[in-house]
Amino acid sequence: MDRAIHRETGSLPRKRAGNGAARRNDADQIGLDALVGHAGYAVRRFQIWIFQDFIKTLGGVDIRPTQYSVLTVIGANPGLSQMAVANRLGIERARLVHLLDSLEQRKYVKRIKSKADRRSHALHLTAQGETALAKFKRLAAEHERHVEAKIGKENRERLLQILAGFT
Amino acid sequence: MDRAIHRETGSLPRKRAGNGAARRNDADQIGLDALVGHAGYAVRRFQIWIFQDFIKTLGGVDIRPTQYSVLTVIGANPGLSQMAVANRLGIERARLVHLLDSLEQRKYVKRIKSKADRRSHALHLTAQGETALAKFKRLAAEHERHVEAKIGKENRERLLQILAGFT
DNA sequence: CGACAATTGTTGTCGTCAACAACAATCTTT
DNA sequence: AAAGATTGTTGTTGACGACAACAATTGTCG
Repeated sequence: MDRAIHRETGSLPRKRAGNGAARRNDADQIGLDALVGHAGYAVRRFQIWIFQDFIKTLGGVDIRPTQYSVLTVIGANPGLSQMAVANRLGIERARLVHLLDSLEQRKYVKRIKSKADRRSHALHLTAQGETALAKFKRLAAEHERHVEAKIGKENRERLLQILAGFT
Repeated sequence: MDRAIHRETGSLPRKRAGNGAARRNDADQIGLDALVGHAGYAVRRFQIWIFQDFIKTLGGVDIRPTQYSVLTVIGANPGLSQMAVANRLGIERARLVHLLDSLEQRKYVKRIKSKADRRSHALHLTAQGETALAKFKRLAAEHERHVEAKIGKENRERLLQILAGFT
C-alpha cells in the first residue's frame, strides 16, 4: 500500500547506473541488520499495528484503547477510587482525571463522592455505560480476531502466555 | 513497592464489614476480567517496560530507542535519503527532521546534499558516529539480556519469531 | 488531643510521539 | 513548457507519560 520509494533513494558513491546497486535499495529492501533481533523494535512495531487496528475497529463508537481499559476495569470493579484504577492500569492519576472527565461527559461513568473517605470518588458505570461497554466488548473481540488473522491463532495465545506477567 | 491501596477503596453498596468483600480490593488484586486476553493490553504494558529498560540501560549515553534505530539503519545503509529511512522505520519524515537535527548536532550523522537529486540528502555516520554506535550496540545487547532475564531466553526467541513479520 | 506527614483529586507544565497540512525547491510526466 | 508528484521543512493538533504544586481530607505519632 505504501508505494513511496519506487526508485533508488540514495546517491551511492559507487556507480549508480548498474542494476545491481539499485536493486538493493528497492522499496522495503533496506537492511535493518542489527535492528532485527531486538525485541523492543519488533514489539514497538507490533504495538503500533495492533493499536491502529483497535482504533479503526472501534472507530465507529469513538473509543480508544485507554478509554476501553478504564471502562472495563470500572465495569468489573464498581466503586473503585481513581487512585485504584490508575494504579491498576499503570496510568497516572493526573491523566485519569481527563479520561474520566471525557467519559463522564459522555454519560458512561459516574463519580460518586465516597462517604467513607471524603477525598475520594467511587467510580461506577451508568446504565448507559453498561450497555455501551457490552457493545465495545463485541467490537474488541472482533479486533482480537484481526490479531489472530495477522499472527495466527496459536501464536496469539503463546504471546498472551509469554506476556501474562505484565497483565 | 507501590503500597497505595492498603485498605478498601470504594464504598460498596453491600455490607462492608465482612472480610470477604474487602479482600477483593486488596492491592494489585483488582480484577481485570475482560482485559486479560486482550493482546493489545499485554503488548502495551510490555512495550512500556521494555522501552523503560532500554532508556535506562542507554541512559549514560543519552540515546533513546528511536534514535538508536535511526543510527542503526544509517550505519547499515549509508547514503539513504530521509524518506527512505523514515519509510523503513515507520517514522514520519516530519518527525525524522528533528531526530536528525539532534543527531547531527551531536556529530553522529552528516546530511550530504545529493547531486543526483538535489531535493534529497544522503545520510551518513560520522567517524565519531561509527565508534559511538559500536558502543550503543554493546549497551543494547546488555538491554536485550535484561529482556531475556525477564521473560526467559526461549520465550524471547519465540516472541521475536512471532513478530518477525513486523520487522 | 494536636501538630505533622501522607493520600486523593485536581490543575498545570514539559517533552515525546503520531497524524496532518502547507510550503518552497526540485524532479517527473506528458 | 505546464502540470503533477516528491523531498525536506515548519507548524499544529491531540494522545500520552512524567513531574510539580495545591486544597481538602485522612492517618500517624508524640
